[in-house]
Amino acid sequence: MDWTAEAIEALRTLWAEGHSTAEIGRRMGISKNAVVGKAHRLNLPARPSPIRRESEARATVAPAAATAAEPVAAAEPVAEPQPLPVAPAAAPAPEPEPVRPALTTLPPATQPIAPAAALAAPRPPAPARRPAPPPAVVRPFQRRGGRSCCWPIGEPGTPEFRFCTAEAIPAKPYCPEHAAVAYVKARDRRDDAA
DNA sequence: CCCTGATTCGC
DNA sequence: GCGAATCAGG
Repeated sequence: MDWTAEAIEALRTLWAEGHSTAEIGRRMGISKNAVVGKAHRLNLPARPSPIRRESEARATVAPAAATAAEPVAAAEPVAEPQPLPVAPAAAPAPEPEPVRPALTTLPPATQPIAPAAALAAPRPPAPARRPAPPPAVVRPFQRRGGRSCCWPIGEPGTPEFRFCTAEAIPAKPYCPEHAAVAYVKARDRRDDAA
């Protein structure tokens, strides 16, 4: 992975949106290790990890017991998924800001934003048999302003195939993260080009 | 088993 | 700096 400014920006954006490391990796065509490794090096804010290593286990338990208070009671502002898929990021945000609070958070991990999720959708409230299968439309012409990212995802012809639904950068056919992949700086390309 | 994220450490 | 391997939890 060559971490161009665009790639880093894409990583920051996706990270700030709360996507899982694996999801970010999938979107950027890299491994989740690469994502988490880079995120770590960039000092991006750690997100709730399922695991606790020794050091932090002690750090968490000891002081909590010492204070005897209930810090946990009032503190759980974990980012709530918000329904409205607004622009993931303003196009060329020059600010070095690590996190943009104004960003609309998307539903994490379980169902990112892939429309394909609808195909494999769980159907909890299905008491009886379902005669009509869910719409197989992968990406209806939902061009809000006509600027959905047209980055292809998956193998064409397979059920998983779909297009990215993020909003494209103005004047470009791709969203920020895919633009990062699609447009490689000439400078960066020169030594590995064709 | 699948998933998650964090850290380690050879490169 | 990079990221696979590994760890650790759900």
